[in-house]
Amino acid sequence: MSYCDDVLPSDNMLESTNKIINAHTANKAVIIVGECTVDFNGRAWTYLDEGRRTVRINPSGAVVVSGTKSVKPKNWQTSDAKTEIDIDDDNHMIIRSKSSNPKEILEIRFTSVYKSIHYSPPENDVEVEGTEDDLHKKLISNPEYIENGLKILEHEKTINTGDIDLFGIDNIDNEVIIEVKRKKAQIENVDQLNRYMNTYDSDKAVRGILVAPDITESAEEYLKNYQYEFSKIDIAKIFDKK
Amino acid sequence: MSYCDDVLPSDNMLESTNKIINAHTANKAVIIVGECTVDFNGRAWTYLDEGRRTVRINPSGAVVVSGTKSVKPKNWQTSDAKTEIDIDDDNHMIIRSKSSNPKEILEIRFTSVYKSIHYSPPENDVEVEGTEDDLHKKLISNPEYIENGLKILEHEKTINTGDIDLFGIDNIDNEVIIEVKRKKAQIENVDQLNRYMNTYDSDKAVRGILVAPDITESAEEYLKNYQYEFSKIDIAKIFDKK
DNA sequence: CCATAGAGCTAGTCA
DNA sequence: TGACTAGGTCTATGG
Repeated sequence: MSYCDDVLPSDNMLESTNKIINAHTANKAVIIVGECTVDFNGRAWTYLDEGRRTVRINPSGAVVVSGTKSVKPKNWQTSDAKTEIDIDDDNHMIIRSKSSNPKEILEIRFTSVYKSIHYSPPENDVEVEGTEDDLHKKLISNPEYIENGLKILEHEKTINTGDIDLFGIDNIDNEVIIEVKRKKAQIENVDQLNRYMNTYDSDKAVRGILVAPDITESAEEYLKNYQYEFSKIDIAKIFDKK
Repeated sequence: MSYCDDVLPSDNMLESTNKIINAHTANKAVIIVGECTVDFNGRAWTYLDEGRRTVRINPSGAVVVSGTKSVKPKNWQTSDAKTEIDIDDDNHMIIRSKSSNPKEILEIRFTSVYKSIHYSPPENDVEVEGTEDDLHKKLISNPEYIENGLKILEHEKTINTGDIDLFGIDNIDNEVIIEVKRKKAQIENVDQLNRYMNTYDSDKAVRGILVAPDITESAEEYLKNYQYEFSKIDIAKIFDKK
């Protein structure tokens, strides 16, 4: 791993641009710090006036313009974008990243580049644990967390308005539609359950249950209004974290 | 703006750590490239094995661990986090970022630091244009884009299950609940309109209209099922972009 | 602080 | 490719 091709403050714009083009062509991740303007045209339209910013160009094609406050970038282009790097007549380095569907252009114009760092992609990353899908699996193995006597028959049962998280029958043979949330249930989760209840057609009696560690007050009221049920679960207990 | 305090490949871990602590204490944005492991405990649990990564520490407290593929970071901590930087007995630099509510810890352990870049926050950024709120304003000024004779009476009308985007009356004095989307309407947007229609109480006849540039097939079917209406708008025309 | 809703959401999955 | 949904969503706003 060599870092000798990184841009240094002493490099002029032509040298800097060439180093960055070489690194990008060689499928390296490129991080650039310098003075730039940023122009985005697509689903929205934004312009950032000249200022010092960090730009990351990933080998996958993703481009990220970071600010110094939030986690979310100021501007970006996702991995399906095609990125060209060039120098213009004003001696500015232009990074132009285009995507189709939707057709969008991100154009970054560097008036000066202070430094850059280039490196080859590594990464053997472990998966996230504790997702909603993990929770589904736990509940399928242990449906008594939801209700005694409950049997889960299907996971992600597809109906015409979406997929039902868990579908089963209770101990007196009612069908049960279950929507699972790993965090406090919001009113929109009641909407979702209601949609499945409205669309699913059955001869049997069907119960609707929202399963979550907690529920907002208005969501609970709305749920009761529809005569659906809430089943509280203890995430820490289910995942054996304490 | 001086960059002389950035970490260089020749620095040992103690020098590197001190430079980074100094920069962070001086409220600079810090970008670090090196070999590290990453451990997150909070709403989920993740662990990244040793690998070369970029870490950004923002003066606001936000910490971002970037991968080399996607726009979204591998791990992060939002701006309300408290970040401590330290060196441990194994000569590793530890970045420990804690947030409360929810209580979460991100711990990054650098076994080696290749380079870093530090800089003071600048940025005088222009706002995004073309948001849904901009669209609301356009539609309030020009309700004929939705329907001739329509009058908008309220913007973001609060009822007990949420906020109605636009509320008005049509030319035969029906009340109209309008949900606006700037992109293709999905089935969950019908849910949202339906929730408002179910909850809003009136003596008059109430119409529900979903306003968007397009609508998915299943969303349209579901909308018709409820006897709500769809009004197609031309975003490019409304925002005068062509 | 909690609740709601938007976002250029992004990213993944499945038909 | 479109549709749907989760996400450690994040972030802004209003009560």
